[in-house]
Amino acid sequence: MSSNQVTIKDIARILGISASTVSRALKNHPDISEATKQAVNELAQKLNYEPNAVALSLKHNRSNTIGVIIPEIVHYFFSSVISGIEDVAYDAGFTVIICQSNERYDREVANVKALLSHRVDGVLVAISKETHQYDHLFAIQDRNVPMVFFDRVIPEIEADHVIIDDRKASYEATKHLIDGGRKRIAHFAGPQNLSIGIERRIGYEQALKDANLPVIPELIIEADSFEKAIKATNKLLDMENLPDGIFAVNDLTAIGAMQTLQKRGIKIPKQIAVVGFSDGRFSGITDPTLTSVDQHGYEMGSVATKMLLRRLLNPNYDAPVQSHVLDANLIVRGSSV
Amino acid sequence: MSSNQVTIKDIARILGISASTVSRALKNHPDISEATKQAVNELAQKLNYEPNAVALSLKHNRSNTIGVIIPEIVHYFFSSVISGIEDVAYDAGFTVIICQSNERYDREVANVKALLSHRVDGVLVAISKETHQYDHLFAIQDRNVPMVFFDRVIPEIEADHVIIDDRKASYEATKHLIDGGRKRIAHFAGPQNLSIGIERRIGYEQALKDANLPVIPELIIEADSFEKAIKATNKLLDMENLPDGIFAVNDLTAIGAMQTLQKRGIKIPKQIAVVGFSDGRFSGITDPTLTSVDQHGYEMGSVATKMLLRRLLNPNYDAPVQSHVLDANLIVRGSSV
DNA sequence: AACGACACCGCAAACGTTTGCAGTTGAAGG
DNA sequence: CCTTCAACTGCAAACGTTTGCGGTGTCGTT
Repeated sequence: MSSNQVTIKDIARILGISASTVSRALKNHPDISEATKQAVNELAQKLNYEPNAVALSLKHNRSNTIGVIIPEIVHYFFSSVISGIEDVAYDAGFTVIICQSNERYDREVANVKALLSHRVDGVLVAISKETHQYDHLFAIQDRNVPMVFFDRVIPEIEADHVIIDDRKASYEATKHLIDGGRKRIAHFAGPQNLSIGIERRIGYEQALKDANLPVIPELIIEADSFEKAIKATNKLLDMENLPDGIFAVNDLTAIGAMQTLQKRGIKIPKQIAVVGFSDGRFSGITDPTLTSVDQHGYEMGSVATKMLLRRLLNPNYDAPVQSHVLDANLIVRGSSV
Repeated sequence: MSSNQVTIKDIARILGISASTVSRALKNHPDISEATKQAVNELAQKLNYEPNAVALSLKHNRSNTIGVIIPEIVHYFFSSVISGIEDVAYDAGFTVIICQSNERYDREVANVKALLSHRVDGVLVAISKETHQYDHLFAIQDRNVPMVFFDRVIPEIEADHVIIDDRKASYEATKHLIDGGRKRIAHFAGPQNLSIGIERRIGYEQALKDANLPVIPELIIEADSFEKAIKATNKLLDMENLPDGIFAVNDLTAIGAMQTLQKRGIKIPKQIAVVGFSDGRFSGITDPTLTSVDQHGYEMGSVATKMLLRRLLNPNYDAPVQSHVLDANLIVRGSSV
């Protein structure tokens, strides 16, 4: 009743030949006669023989597996990254093991341990927000296991990585508002201790400066959630000089802003235009639809995996560490034009 | 420069003892002297020894790995299922390999092959929409690899499964509208060749019947997307007798309905109440917020994994196939009260 | 008849680990 | 001084597969 997995030995026993002959027959080795090959292949087919990947891993010292460490799979952005990873890995004949850190340091450490124990050939990682100590990641490098960071990067660690040009993207978003004639643009900013929050604010400010518009501190409000956006929007609307545009650090914030604006009778985009930064699939279903920066999660995953595979497949590839910066592009919808 | 993985043999060589002694020392076997144990453990620590899970799998004929086949990871529902799977599996010391079928049959077959080849101890699967032939799934059973279906179930295959009581959930949703005094409730239905669409419609109809309300064919419209919902809503609004409630087969459809209603000046929920069926994280950010059935993806994943583990961990557990039906519960929000 | 050439196949080791068994000590008991 | 026992430790096989090398048998050629 227990495991029914067919092995090369089973085939060998049944056919009265040796395991090595079976192995060679299955790989079409020239030393093996056509008759034997045929017999072996027929029986393998009949018994549904599947090579034991575990034994192969042990033998070849490579598992054809890559490990992924990701903060939370339920975020649309991360799940689309995984999708990109899976597709590329699959095409290259690799299996993917996904571990969630749930944004926790201890869990991330455990994930690394599990992946190393499974002897993954390479690792893709987006570190958790809680991670400020990197010994577990250095351990990966110590073992010469190639590693590529995506989305979240640690300058202290020398490794390939792929990120999005947040600054440029928010520059473009802001510029889009300016090009539409907006002159008093507010920014709902992310936390200013995270690079994502800082970069997006800088891009916004730079766009204003380049257009000779003033950077007005009262118009930059730290608000990165639906609820905070509602408060922030009300605050804006209570000023004497209304803004004519809002660039929000993410879509949820933008949507909170839009709802508040509409509740208070403001027409979007006529009176105030709104632009978000995509982190879900909300942008298409708001009314009006939301202009937003597309972060290309799928592409990030596929690029990161390709970078990793390049090192895995040519063992003597020793190009210096590479930084791949993806352009995030603005998708213009109804909320801004 | 190549693989730097430390093995038991390395430790043995350095310490001038045999591999078996090292193995035993690491497992605190009573045969080994304290002195040896200490020396081994210290060196193992120093060299960052991690047991080779691959070798263990081969030796023990179990990989401590479970495989998951899922249609699309980017769907919020499925990614939350995975989250539930991961957490339970992780706590039990299992690693998870996730494969996406992308709703394609051929891909699903390939996924099964890969998982069997990796000798996963058990499999969790939600079949693709395209799958109407089940040989690959029978192959899993043939090898005595335990399998649990979730969300999507094949009656032809005898296996544990966990599903949501779609019929009951939509019964409750409809009843909620009726309890709120609605008497003319429309249903935006899912495809009537999928059980999900059929079950939800039946639940809706049953609730009407139980309340002695007529089932009116014109009020049942097949519409399961944002765009179709807009059309369907307009159609409803062009009737002479307006409905006073809409129960939609999913949230996107509900949101399309809401926007259309609002555009045509209908007050929600005053004139028409709307209830959705959750498949994303939209319900909290609409205006008004959307009453919706919560599908408990996380719970589904964790329950399915527990069912699987029960069979994995007690090899002589041979209870008959079990069907676990989860209650989906209605979350009442602003769109219906 | 002897030899080489060739075709075909098996032996055994290896990957890292576990584990039943046998072996080696050293000391205590007779 | 021999036996016995306990306390350790090592040998070797096993998991499934690959692969270098050597072996066998059958030819054809001299």
